[in-house]
Amino acid sequence: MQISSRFSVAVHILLCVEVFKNEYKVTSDFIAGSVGTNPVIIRKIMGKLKKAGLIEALAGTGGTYLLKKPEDITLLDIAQAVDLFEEDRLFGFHEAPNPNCPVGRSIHGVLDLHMAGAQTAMEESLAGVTLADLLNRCNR
Amino acid sequence: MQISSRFSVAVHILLCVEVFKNEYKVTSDFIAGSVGTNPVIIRKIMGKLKKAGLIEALAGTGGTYLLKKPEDITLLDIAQAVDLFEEDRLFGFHEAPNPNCPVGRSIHGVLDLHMAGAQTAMEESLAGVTLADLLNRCNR
DNA sequence: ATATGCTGTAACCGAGATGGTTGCTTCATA
DNA sequence: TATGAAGCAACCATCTCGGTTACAGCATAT
Repeated sequence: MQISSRFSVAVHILLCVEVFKNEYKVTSDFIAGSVGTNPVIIRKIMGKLKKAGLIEALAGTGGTYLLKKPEDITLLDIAQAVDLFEEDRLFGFHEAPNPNCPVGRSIHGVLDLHMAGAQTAMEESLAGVTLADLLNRCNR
Repeated sequence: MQISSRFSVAVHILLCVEVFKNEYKVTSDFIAGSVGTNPVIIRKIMGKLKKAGLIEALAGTGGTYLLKKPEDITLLDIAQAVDLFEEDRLFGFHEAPNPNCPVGRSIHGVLDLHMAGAQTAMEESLAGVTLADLLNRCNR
């Protein structure tokens, strides 16, 4: 089990958009070259980033720019933008515990709390890092 | 993207083993009835729990018991036992960032640290809960 | 010694997600 | 009007997952 690489790609996209904004027209083709994948993959992920209000793409003319300042975009914002945690529940749960069994009856109530806690811990960690932090360490 | 229900099932199994140890012979069939799935699924997951040294199953005669005290088994132990985090890396990463691009060249070094931090935050949260904590709240 | 009941595997299966790819439409600018 | 790019939709192969059937191995009860 591994979290989709959509997340790392999304971060890569945002970094490219910001780093090269004055040098190149940052197209999906351009980014695909840096990420090492297909332009359509980039566009699909950019679509999600757009829906989340993080970037704007210029239809027709091409090119992309950030809608927020790098210091106002956290890794958590990015993770949520690309649906990293399905329906806000990182942990899956078996569907049909037996209500006639004491354990089956209570497992959900007992575990949910701790699963949510673990997820929150992770989210808070991601929320503590901004795109600006990454840009600083992105040597050119 | 969601973490496999193997984890919640594994917790369910361990709870059953402990809760019913004096009342029933806890077989994979018995547990499957409580979890609401197939006995083979239970046996597969029990196999992982066994490998991790958490439980012992009696071949031939049937029945299962814990090898550690419930207060010495954390949710993190269980998560690791069932391979919840593949190769210890929860976050996936795109394979082929372009080394000729400044961003592609540095993204791994820049992001890995924060991904590991997020995973650690989650693991620490899980490590703070033991099976005994759950047993207390498992009404009978 | 034999039958029984359970564990432990192996071999499948269908469903869903993932990353990838092609092809087409839409749109703004040169 | 031609060009280059975004934005879709439709596929595709591959993986993983939960599930299922089938069978071999083993310890106890009869």
